[in-house]
Amino acid sequence: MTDFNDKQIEILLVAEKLFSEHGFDGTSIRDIAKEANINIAMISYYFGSKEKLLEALIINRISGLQLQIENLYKESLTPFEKIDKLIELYITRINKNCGMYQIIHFEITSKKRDINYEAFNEVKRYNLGILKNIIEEGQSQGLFTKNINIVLIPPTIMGTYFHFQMNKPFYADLFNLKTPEDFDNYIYNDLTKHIQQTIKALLVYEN
Amino acid sequence: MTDFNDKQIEILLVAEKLFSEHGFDGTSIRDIAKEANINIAMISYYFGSKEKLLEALIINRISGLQLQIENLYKESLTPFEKIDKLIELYITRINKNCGMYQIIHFEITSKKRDINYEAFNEVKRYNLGILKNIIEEGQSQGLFTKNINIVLIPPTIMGTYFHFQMNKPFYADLFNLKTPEDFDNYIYNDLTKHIQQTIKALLVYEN
DNA sequence: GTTTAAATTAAACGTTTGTTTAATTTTTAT
DNA sequence: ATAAAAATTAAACAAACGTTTAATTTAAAC
Repeated sequence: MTDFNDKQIEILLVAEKLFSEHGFDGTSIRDIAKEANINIAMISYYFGSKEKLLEALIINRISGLQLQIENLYKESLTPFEKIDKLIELYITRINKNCGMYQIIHFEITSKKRDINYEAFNEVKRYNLGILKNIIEEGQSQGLFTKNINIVLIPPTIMGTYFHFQMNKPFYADLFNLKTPEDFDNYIYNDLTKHIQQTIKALLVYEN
Repeated sequence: MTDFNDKQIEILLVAEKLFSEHGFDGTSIRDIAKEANINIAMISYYFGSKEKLLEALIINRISGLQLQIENLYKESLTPFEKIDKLIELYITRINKNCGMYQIIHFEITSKKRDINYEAFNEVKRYNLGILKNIIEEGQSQGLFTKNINIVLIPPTIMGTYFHFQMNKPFYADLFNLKTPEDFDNYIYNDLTKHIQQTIKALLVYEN
């Protein structure tokens, strides 16, 4: 089911790039075939259709959106440090899968093609569960306030990142970030710090 | 330049709806013509081309994204109350122009069509200026902390909203929001409150 | 080495795309 | 009422689209 050969992997890689850059409807199978150096018939041959290629791509990439938290529980960190670390994990994870989020978010809101997002929702629920554990730990230690809507915290973390990313030209100009490396560095340093500060502030804020 | 007749206004209205729902490439001029009850040739006749229709739409709608703050300065409010009010203004404004943001954000990131976003950036700079004034007022009164990156606050406000909106099915299910009215109410009450709380917390947070 | 299956290709398929044309109707101006 | 301009239409246009076909090459199995 999910084991692809080298050609299929290459097609998925090119499709991810082009779908995220120009959208599903803005990308033709000829564009994909050209960039992947294959015959246009190979896409139907391997995936059935252009739409099924999109489905295969989404299903294949969703697992990569799950947070990897092996060493977050091992280390004995304060709840504050855990929040910092988790947000850092969030940012690196979404920054590496930025194109995939672009594709999925467009598809969810467009509703033109009906794709099953249960696996996507499951990942979100899983990531939410980790956050919930950390916050409840901080609450039981009396460090965090109790009137927080935990569910709305990931939207703030991810939303801040995505809105920054979506208005890239504006913020690149504002902060004078000339190269893609400059922009990436700003995300991993300043933006990450801003988000960490924001969430920690919220967690201790007494209304 | 910007004065359109009834037919043109109708076309722009339908184009806004369909472009935001299915994307520019996912919408044909026949789709637009059908929904607007006009002949397909009328789009080229009035706007020159499909792409120029998009440009006309964006230029025409950008002014609607500017914050209206007439009565925010008149009233004698505390900086905290002003922040609350400003965020409320932000949310109502973007919620009413949600489709337009959908279109613009896609176009900015896709780079397939090169549209001039200077007017859009100008609006963002203007809205940022208002926020800056309020925060600096609060800082001079010793209410807000001074080590805040003000520029990153709008991304947090708007990003939280958009991420919530983009994952509508997930959050509608999670909060059991069955009708569009339920969802809208949640945005205007709970989500707005969450964002207000978040920003105010950040503004008083001492690291 | 032969047979069978899988991979790859160029070409063609019928649609749909955005745009233009040329004819006609409607509106405006005189 | 007549002439000129603007609005509207159906039809046609070439180009691009996703998909399928049938033939050929490559790989695997025996």
